[in-house]
Amino acid sequence: MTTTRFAPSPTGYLHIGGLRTALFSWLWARKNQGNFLLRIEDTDLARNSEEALEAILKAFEWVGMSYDGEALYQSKRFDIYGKYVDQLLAEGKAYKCYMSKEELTALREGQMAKGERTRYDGRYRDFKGTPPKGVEYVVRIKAPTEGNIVFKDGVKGEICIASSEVDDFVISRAGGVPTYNFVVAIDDALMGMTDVIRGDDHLYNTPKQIVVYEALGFKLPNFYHVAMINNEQGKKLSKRDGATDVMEYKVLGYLPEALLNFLVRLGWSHGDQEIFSVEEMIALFHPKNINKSSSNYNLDKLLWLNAHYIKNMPNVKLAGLLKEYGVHIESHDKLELLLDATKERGKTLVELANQINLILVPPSEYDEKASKKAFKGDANEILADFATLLKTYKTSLHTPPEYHAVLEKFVEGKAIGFGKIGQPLRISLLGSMTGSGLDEIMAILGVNETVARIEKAIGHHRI
RNA sequence: GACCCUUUCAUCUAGUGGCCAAGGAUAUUGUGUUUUCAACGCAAAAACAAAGGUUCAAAUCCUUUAGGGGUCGCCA
Repeated sequence: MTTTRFAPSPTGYLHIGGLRTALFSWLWARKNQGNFLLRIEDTDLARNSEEALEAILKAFEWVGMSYDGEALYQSKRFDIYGKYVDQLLAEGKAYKCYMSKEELTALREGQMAKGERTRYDGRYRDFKGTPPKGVEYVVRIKAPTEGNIVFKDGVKGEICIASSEVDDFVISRAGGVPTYNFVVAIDDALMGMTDVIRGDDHLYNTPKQIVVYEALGFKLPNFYHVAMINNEQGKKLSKRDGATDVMEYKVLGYLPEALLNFLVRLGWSHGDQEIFSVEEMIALFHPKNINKSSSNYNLDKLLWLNAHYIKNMPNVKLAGLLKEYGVHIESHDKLELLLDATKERGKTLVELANQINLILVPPSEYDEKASKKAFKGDANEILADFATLLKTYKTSLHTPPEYHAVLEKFVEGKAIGFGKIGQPLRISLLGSMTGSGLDEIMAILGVNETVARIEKAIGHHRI
């Protein structure tokens, strides 16, 4: 059975890089009817925060990714890790190291000065003497001293790292709290992980974890290291260019289906296909199609996808979502018309909300430049005549085509061009020169409101 | 600095030695439709990082260089 996991440390919010690796893991598990587990990596007791964890869980909920079973907290499993430390100590596969922090710093500085990769020198590996006083020991694991550590990465291929690059790293801190690389290996093994999909910032942790797997006799999972997401310029992603809290995308008016579609195509592909529903992603995803190279964050594509999903969303559902953006149109009798007239004009729910408000809220001011252009000559008279004509219909006009017919008849009767009435009418109704179709706007507003806005605009432009 | 990974249009990508004088998508530009804006349709422009090799044949394999990323914690 395929088992994957997402293992965040609750030290900050979830950003899109984390969400993407979570998505890949989740898709792979769901595709294989396996398990997707959540594990909270909170062994650094000082840096954990409750809010960060809640934010992560909320983000998962928003995008609709569900994990199986209960979330597992590493901080509650210290006794388990402790037993393994004891076991390795007893078997001679790990040892106590009494090196002080000062000595360690000095060692590193020396190595750095020589241009080497810093590493512990193994001075307590075979120590048999009397431990120095006043130093609390840490436990280090014995890493191989010769040869290479080789493993197969499902994304990058075979990775070969010289054992000399992997030192006897700490598995248990002074005071007995175990360290990351140790507990990750144990938990992944104990949780039955078959496939570990994670960011390639973990690539160098993998040989260390393999040392643990082998010392403990655990079976290795398949590793997949996914390259990072960079910003548009190919540099490290920062808050300014997209590395914000995933929930911030909700505030900005993005749909979770658009965000997931965007992320799944960042580093993964299925031929030329661009649009993927979640069901399709699950059906088509395979880690063998994950890209080796890093990809750059590109807001334009996300906006395009978001617009796509807005356009194709049923109006009733859209109306429900819009409540969170201050637009309450669920009981509006022209709901369908209103959204049909606006949803192609908003790339985000925020923009869509603005488009809707542009129609629903009477203009409080008129675009000055456009007014000047549209209201010269006899625009006021034409508008007044049109309002008079509209009033004669009172309750018999409902649909856009009906309004269109009236408008057409009016233009013909007056023998004027469409622009003569169209421009001032649009400014009267919306206050601006851009927006939805006039027929639709009038049908949404109804005769009374349309006439009221026209008359108000005439009054305003009389000077 | 050392070690590891990586490099196809501005961006996401297809591509696994001949089907590639490199395909799709976004963005851009032009154009059509239109009562404006948008949406949509059509079209254009746009890339194999560089140099050497291997081969009858290289975007694809090898080497070097250059760019980008990652890692070098008693953080995760």
